Amino acid sequence: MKEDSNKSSTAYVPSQVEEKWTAYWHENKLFDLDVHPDKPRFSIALPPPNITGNLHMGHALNGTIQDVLIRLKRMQGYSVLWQAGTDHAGIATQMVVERKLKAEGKNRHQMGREAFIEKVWEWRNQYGNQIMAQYKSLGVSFCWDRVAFTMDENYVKAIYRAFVTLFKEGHIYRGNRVTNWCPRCLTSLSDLEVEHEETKGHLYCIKYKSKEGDDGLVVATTRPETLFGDVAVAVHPEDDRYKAYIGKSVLLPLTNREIPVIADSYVERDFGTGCLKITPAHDANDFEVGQRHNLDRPVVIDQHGKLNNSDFVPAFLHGKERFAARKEVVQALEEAGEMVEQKDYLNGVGHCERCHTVIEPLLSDQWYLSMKELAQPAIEVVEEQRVQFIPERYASTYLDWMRNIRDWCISRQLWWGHRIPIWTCEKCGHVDAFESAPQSCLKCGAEANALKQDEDVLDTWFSSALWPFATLGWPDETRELKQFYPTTVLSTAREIINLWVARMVFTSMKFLKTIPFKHVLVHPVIQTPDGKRMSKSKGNSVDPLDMIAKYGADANRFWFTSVGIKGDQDVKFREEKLEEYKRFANKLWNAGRFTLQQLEGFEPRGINQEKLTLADKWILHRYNVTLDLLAMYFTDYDFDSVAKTIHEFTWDCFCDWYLEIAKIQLAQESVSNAGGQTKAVLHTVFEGLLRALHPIMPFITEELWSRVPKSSFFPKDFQSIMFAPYPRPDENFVDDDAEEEMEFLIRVIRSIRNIRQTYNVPASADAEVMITCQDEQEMQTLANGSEYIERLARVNPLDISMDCTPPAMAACEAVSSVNIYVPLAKLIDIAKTKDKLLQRRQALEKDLAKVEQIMSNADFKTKAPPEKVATIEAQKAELVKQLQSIDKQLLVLEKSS
RNA sequence: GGACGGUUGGCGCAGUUGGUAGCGCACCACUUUGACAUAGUGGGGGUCACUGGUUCGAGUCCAGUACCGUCCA
Repeated sequence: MKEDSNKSSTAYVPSQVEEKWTAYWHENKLFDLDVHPDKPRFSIALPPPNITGNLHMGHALNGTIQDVLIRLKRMQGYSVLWQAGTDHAGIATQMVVERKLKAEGKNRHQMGREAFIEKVWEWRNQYGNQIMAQYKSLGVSFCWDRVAFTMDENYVKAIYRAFVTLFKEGHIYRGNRVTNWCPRCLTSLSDLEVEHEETKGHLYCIKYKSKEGDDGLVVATTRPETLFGDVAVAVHPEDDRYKAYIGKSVLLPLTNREIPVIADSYVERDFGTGCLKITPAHDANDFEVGQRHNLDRPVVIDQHGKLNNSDFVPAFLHGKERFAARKEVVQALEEAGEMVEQKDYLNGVGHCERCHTVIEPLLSDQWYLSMKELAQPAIEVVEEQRVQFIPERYASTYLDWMRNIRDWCISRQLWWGHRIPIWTCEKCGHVDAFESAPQSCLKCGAEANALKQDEDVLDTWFSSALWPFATLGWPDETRELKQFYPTTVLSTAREIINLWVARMVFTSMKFLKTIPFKHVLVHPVIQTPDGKRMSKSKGNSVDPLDMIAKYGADANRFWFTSVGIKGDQDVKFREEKLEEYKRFANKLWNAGRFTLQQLEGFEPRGINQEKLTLADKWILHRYNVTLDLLAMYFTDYDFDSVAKTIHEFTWDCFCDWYLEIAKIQLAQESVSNAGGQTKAVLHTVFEGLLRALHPIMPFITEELWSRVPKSSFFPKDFQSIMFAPYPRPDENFVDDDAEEEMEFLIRVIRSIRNIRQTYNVPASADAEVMITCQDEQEMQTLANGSEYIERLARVNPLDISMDCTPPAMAACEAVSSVNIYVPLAKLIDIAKTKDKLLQRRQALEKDLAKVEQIMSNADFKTKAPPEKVATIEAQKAELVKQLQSIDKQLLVLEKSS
């Protein structure tokens, strides 16, 4: 019982600390934008999540990476802006609200456009900021006073300015083409909003009879229900099988409509039968073939995916849904004896990204943005590395797409979004774009009521494309735009490179004449533990909020940091990792409890370098080396190395060695009062470590730091560690000798511990140890470190001498010039000792064999660089020395047995 | 179909310019010593997917093969 309460008092409880500091940061508005024109600037625009969304692993990973950078730069004295916000998600939001209305027995058509949009706003105001609230639990330091939305008044202004400019300059045009149509959402979609999925289907071979009465042609198709929209059969111009048919006609089955056989090199001779039915209104490629040959384009499937054209479709299929119609057509063809063959076939079928309905390519009127000219500058800035992708390889993803860019369908048949600002004059037919509702027709002067606005809205990505500058107030020349644009970094997921990153680059080049950001960080995708994509519909996703509740925000953030952006492009989710970093937080917490206890009443002062012990020098050296490495890794965005380095320093150097030694030194100092520096070193290193760790683990570092005695360096009313300077390495404390000596002592201590455990010396018993040493320098180090050895390896008495006569009946280990003997007279088990020595000998021989193999190679000494030869030779000498020492010990055992 | 990424101890991964293969978890043993048992200490465990090449020397460089995964068409 008592034990339990003790346990809970020493363990770190993240939730308490996180609640406390979240409230403190937000109540004191510490995250609000603070512009310092005299400081260097650093800015990031957060990829705006969709208002219908919830925080997922990708958001959390990406949010952490950005927050680490923002907090780092803030501490490094930059003027920072982190622009957050959400996008209005046209299709997704409209779907959510329509579903809700349906449950209430209503639909948007009954209520009309205005009332519906009002409903959507209601929904948005109630639920639309959920994800921003979820972000808070991760501790991200957005400029919370500036959270934006793509439907904000200012933002809308930017969109209309952009649209009208593009329209007036002729980049936007109306096209009657085949687009991706979702019969469920009743809207067009851009190519990027269509997901291709391998789907099981059939390849049907259908006979199209010849008008002349000979055999006719057999066409292969996966979609027989579209045959009523066929206007030709195409063959390859050089296909000898069909050359004779070119220019003749065939009859469409079931309707007997006559269509020509044409030649087009688009046809792949090897595919199917080499005869392709051409349906220009229901296939994007067929549409192009049709254009080349000047063919009609009858629409036979309507918006809802039903066969509907009475001029072309036989009566028995009128009003039939696509897939039902397919079955009936197949059956009718079989009955008519015109189905030559059907075989199983796997093909990539487009599905709506939002509702997963099979896309119907459909001829319709849409607004397009002409891309070729706009893409050019966006290609150049990446080629010239003015915009850099990290990892670099993603530049080619971007460039491949940009170089083969197709015009962008920007209209959507929705109500929720930015209504296309184009008005058509009903009197004179003039079409024009306006930033706000026009009063009269610019051409004929007709009044406002004669002008009719386009019914459609803009693609949500059209608004997101303006995100980094529209959020800063463009088209107005705001203070924020001047100070923070172009932004410094954009961090995002790779599937969004073309969808969003590319579009931001070209809009920025177009409207701001500059790049939107310098570095594009592309983070990995977090997958399920078995390497599958997490998806809400599959129910295999992990909720980061659950993980934060379970392991703490800091542990999650540390994991995300260790994931970084440089490693794999996919990372498998492992809950064990979160456990590991939760333990790390606990370790830090307890190291903090100990350190803070020691520093009670301590008044921070500078370190007197004259009075440092070896361990002091060593930890200060390690600390400064660590800071140096961190600076380098941060510059390279090498987050995983940052995490690894700081973890290793904290646990392996500071906790495992320095704190244990500090206990010894503190005890000595309390007696001798001889001006020891242990507290000053503890303070310097621990306080600095907290600052170094703060960008990754803001909560626990804030809590501990708030309790650390502060030097006069920090103003008394200092509000938060987040404004404290990021620690910088100090060359004065770099000490390679201390490093080497300490490493040597650590090896000696480990050797003694090894012997103790191998021969079952009880942990509570002191061990008698004799060390013989043949090197003056090492002798000195041993003498200086004898107290560390005694305490950390529980040695008493310790005898160090230059005498090299091994004692009898002792276990032995060798380190460099040193032999370590633990006399085992009382408890020696000679057989066991021999076994151990032989085992050790075997390992050494294995190593030696490797080294000798290298050296025995005749060419090694002549061709390898001399310094390499020297290294290998030194290694060999060391191994030989250790082997000899073991052999000597074996001999002693032989004699005594 | 095109492009990219991965393959290293049971699991997850690191391995900078080629020079005796590392880390965490898991495993085994010992330890509740005044920061921490969410811990400490010690230990066992790998012919680096395969084939060939370059080199005195390849986990590392080159070419190819297989499997897994992602993006684009």
